[in-house]
Amino acid sequence: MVELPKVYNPKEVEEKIYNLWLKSGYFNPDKLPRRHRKPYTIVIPPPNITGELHMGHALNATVQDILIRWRRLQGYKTLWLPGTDHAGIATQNVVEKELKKEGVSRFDLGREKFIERVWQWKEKYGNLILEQFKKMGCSCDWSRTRFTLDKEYVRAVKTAFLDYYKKGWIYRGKKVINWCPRCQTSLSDLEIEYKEEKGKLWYIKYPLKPKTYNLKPKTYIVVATTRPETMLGDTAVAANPKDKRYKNLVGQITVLPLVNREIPIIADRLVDPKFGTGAVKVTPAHDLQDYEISLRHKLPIIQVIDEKAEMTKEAPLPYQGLKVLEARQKVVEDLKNKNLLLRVEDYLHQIPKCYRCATTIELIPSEQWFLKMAKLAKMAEKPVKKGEIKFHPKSFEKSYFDWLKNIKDWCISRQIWWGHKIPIKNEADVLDYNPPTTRQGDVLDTWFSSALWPFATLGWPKKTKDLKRFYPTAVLSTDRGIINLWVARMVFSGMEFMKKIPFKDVFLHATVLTREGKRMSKSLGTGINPINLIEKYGADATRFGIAWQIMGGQDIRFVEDNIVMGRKFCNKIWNAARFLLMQKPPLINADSVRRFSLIKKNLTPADKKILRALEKTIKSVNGDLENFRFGRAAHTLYDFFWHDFCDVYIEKSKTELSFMKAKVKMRTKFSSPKQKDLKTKKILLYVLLNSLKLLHPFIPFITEEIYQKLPIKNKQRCLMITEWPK
RNA sequence: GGGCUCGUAGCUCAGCGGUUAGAGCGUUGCACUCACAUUGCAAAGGUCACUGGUUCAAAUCCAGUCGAGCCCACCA
Repeated sequence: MVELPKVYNPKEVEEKIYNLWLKSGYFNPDKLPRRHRKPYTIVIPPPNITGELHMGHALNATVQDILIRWRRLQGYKTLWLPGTDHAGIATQNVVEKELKKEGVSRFDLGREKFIERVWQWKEKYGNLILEQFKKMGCSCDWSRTRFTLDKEYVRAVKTAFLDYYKKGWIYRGKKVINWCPRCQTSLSDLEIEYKEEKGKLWYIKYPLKPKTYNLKPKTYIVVATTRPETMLGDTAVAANPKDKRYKNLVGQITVLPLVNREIPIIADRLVDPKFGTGAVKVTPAHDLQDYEISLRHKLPIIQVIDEKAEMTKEAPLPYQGLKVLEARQKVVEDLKNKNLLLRVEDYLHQIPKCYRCATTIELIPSEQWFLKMAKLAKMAEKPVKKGEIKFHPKSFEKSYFDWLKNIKDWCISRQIWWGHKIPIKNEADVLDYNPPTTRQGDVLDTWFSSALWPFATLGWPKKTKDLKRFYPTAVLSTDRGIINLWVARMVFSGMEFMKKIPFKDVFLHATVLTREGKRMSKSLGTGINPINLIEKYGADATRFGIAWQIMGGQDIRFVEDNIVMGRKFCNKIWNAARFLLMQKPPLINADSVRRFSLIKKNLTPADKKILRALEKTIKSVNGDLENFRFGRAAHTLYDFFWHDFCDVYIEKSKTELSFMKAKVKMRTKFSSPKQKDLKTKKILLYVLLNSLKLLHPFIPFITEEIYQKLPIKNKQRCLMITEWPK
């Protein structure tokens, strides 16, 4: 008979059990027993290969593994497809940082050598990430692991691009776009984060050009701006057509100070009369609204800021080559000297920053590739509106719709080196696709490729068996921060290329914050590596502690206390099993254990009570899991197991079991104490076994380890594929 | 500027119209004999942010105030 150690030691169990699972092959849906028919798929949100996983990933991995293990037990043909994302700009940046320590830039290295370095990085961190998932107990099908830049994926991206292109939805054009001067690339609107900064609002006098020789020398129109340096590129001054103050001035000409360019005063509805003086300077090259105005009024576009955020040759000589902030200072000084600066106010405004390196974004005109969004936005909207795709919590659907409603065309080209090369050189010819190491020219926005994830990972554009069986996927579990960046784009990509939704449910999990409510980040030193927790408490304890805290809020302030609870709970389970095994229960047929029920005769009130409590727990846990209430399910299981089972039933059973018979009063309705003893042991085993099943999705290692030791005839190879209690 | 979420025990969070408001962790006291001291038993600890309203009844619904966070937005 098996004897368990007094204290559960995860270190002795986890690796062994994980190997047992791997050897069984059951992570792979093709190798599941015949009972598992109906497919249930989750594709993992592929982590960026920028570094190791953090608590947010740990939470999401826990959520997905709970769902997958639960469905597998229910008899689904479960596929959890793992993988990683090349994460264009983000990964390029971390490798550049690494190079910087060696005193080299990516330009010193050259494109080819640099890409080689990134692949080395990918080898290291890509594998590290997958190892972390394994340590957490994730039951992914590793034979189907994908990377957003692997060979087949390259083909998928190319196919998608050409599909759009042939439809005329992809076009090349020069527009004012977001430009990161540090990353040296364009960015989409979603890749910008606004940060509040204290600035100034400068009121500048623009002298009017006299209409006739009746000079009125001191006549000016005053404009307000937060960016005086851009005035060097002004090609008009504008006021709202309804603004009476400027009625007489519209149509006149001003002479742009410092430049001496004659520019018109125009009327445009985009101008807000309430802001500043009601008259604005129009800089079409460096402001989106001004760009729009310029198109309407056919104004020239003069680019005075270049890709390095320095003043161009279009600016007057004294400013050329100055950095934006230097130019700003000089412009202000020069205006002051010419007595053209009316006044200065403090002004709090939102500065656009690069979401990957926090450098201030410049708006500059640039030749880029765009994807038309009008039809795609509608395609993304429809299935959510119709309820075919459900968001949990539902409130997030609003921000999804809002974004789709006033969407602009998506700038999909990036001027970085790490990514999918744009498969067309110009609008005229379609080029063959080169392998990533020898590419030239622009690459695609990394989100263009991740948008294809739910079907590209299953073999698309080939019509594979996997694609037929496992698409659409069941649930997408992800962070609310990428609803538009990723989720929306997967939806329209799925509709466009598969004609089917990519997933039915979108579970937006909470964001994991530090105890103080700060964002977990490596650079701030606030990050927690889940591996450290696993080392300290075990994977099950870590998972249970995390699940315990998933209560539906937007944020979770992570506290280790819950992991401590998880460890204690695991120990409790361990010892309950230990107790049972110490009673030397007879070998019991698995079927008879499975079918134990209230119908059975000779049950004591305590027996009935625990069996009823178990039934209630099963129902409640099922309901919770159906509705993504992981924390509640964890609490229910905890209460049932610790209190109903251990505190009450096991304690009571001690007076029933024969080893205690000296203290027990015989009850006449049993023919013998031995029979009573057997019945109690059966119930203990029955409740324990079902508890193990219910707990398995949350704490797979310990439950599997105990299952392996239980005295059951006709035992399955793994608890993982036994039947979920109904 | 628009939208969303949240302010409940020392800490992290449940409860979301109806008996003395709960859990985990922490704290205090007692108890190691036969599953477990990663345990058991007992206890302390809360004007449920504030103000007003609806109701027989409000932590729970409504309005407003204050505080925290997130998302969206071309106001120079």
